[in-house]
Amino acid sequence: MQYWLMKSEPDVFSIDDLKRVKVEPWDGIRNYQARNFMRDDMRTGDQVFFYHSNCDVPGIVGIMKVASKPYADPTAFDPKSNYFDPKSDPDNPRWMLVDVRYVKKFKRTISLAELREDPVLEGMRLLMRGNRLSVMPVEKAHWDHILSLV
DNA sequence: GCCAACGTTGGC
DNA sequence: GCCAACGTTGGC
Repeated sequence: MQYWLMKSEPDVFSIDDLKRVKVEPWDGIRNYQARNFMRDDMRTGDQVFFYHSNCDVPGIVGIMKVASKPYADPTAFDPKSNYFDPKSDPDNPRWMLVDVRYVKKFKRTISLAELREDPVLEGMRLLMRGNRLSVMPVEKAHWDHILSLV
């Protein structure tokens, strides 16, 4: 079992949206490091923190789990999509994704500010300077500690 | 809206 | 391969 964190702007796709649809392809990731985590390292059943970015109170809002093997991101092939990438070849897709399934929404948001103040979480990738990665691993010790804050 | 940090592109 | 220019992310 591995643990992850994935970011989404709630104006685009929030944990309430995921709760409604239950399962969602995590499309639109256009960063190689993030793609590599999804393509090479994620396993069905891995647990994932849902993080809201670019909003009033950025932070962790709930849990989902990986619900598929990696497959080609279909939005890369759709000229009408914001995520269209003409350089992604259907025979050798550049962008891969996994489906995620809703598990739970926390009763409260564990805010970025709160995470930053917590000495136990020192060194957590999310909190490193200038971090912009939207898909990243979470250490089990950090995962367990964050759950204890909810 | 601002801007620091970072990733990508493309000329050379 | 270097690096300047540019585009994006995302907190504040």
